[in-house]
Amino acid sequence: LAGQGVQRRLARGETLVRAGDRSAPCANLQRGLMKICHTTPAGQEVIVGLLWPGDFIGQSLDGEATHDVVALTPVTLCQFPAPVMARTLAEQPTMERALLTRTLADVRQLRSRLAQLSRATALARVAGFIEETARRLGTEAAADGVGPGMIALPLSRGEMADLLGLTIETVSRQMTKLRSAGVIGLPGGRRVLIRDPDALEQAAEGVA
Amino acid sequence: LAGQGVQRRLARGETLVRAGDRSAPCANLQRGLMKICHTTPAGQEVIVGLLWPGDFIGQSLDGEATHDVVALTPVTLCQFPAPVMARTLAEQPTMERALLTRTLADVRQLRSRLAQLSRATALARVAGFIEETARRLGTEAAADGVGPGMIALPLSRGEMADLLGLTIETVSRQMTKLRSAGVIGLPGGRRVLIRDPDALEQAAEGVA
DNA sequence: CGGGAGATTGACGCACCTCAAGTAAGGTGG
DNA sequence: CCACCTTACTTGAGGTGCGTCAATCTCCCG
Repeated sequence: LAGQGVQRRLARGETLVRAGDRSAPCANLQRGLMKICHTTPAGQEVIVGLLWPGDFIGQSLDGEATHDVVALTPVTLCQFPAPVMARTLAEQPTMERALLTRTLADVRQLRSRLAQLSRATALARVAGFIEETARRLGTEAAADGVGPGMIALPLSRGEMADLLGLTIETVSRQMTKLRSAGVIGLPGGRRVLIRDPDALEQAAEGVA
Repeated sequence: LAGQGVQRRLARGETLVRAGDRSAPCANLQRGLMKICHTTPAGQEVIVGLLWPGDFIGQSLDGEATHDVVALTPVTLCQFPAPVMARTLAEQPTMERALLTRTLADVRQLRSRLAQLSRATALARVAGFIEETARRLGTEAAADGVGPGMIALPLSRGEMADLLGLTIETVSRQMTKLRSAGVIGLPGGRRVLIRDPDALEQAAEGVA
């Protein structure tokens, strides 16, 4: 399948899929980070999911796309037109099974996020996001020229707010609160130093 | 596939799948309503999805179940052991494709719910739920011995609260508010009369 | 008719949003 | 290289929507 694809790069802010597109392309995200988002009639944006390297894009093989997919950082991906994708899937049962497995995992993850969003406090959401980001960045962290326990958040405060269902101000306040409590350090420039992973986990679990 | 399945009935409150189960069964829901839910360590329950007649149960072909599946009403379903399901899928590409399509639809729906939950007010959530329920019950409504525009909510106030991420009291207050505004009628016993569908839609959209 | 679960209503507090000002960081032109 | 401007972030004060606690009411179902 990789042979059928076209290598492509997107700059920060570029849109790969727009809500309402028919036969939107599919792609494998190789480097960078993207957001799946929905803009309300009122112009407010909600981020319903993030895409990390290795993730597959193209939840709309059938029908039209319901969400935008936008690059949050410079991105490289391997893109396939929807028809090619459909044909390949039909011919390669292994591929289809793999995609099904992945999609089922997505469903489970979305349900977890739903459970989180419906009850968690602002502090728990922010702490959970930092934790999750640290886990996903993992070994890459060092690549950003940051030390152990240090990560570079790929999202602005505003994007974090859209993702967590909060306002910019509240996100900022919770970050400050975690810093004051000695749980994290904020050396500036979107970097976060995780001083006390256990306390961070506690905060994410909702233990005030 | 239907031939391989076993017809089964569950009473209200019975559990089909428990979180942590390995090789949980798959099933087709034929009559009744079920909930997919998660109980937090603190004992609070969050409903992450509802299952209506025609829906497929078994988002955990691989790995272990992450959520409980419980009957909200008396239920009849056609159940298959996970191994049978796996074998059938492997042998019947059409079936696998159908399941993939369904699962992708689930993903889209979950994302919509996520967008809704992250920003909507209590009134919008309640109004949206009534609207959605009315749509899904659709023609069945008449079967419950209720007139035009009348539906019988399949959930208690507490279950609605768990689903919408609110408390019982808040759900109750929003229902009262909609009644006072002349949008709905509450003749008692979980029944809801939709007096002004347009106003209900407006409320669901967040128009105060 | 009585008991009990579910639903409604009220009073009150707190977490988060809104509005607004101030501060730090990054990029551009002189 | 520095002044300037823009954008992002922080911090503060005040209002509000929803949660919490508690009392009352309604509807079943025996």
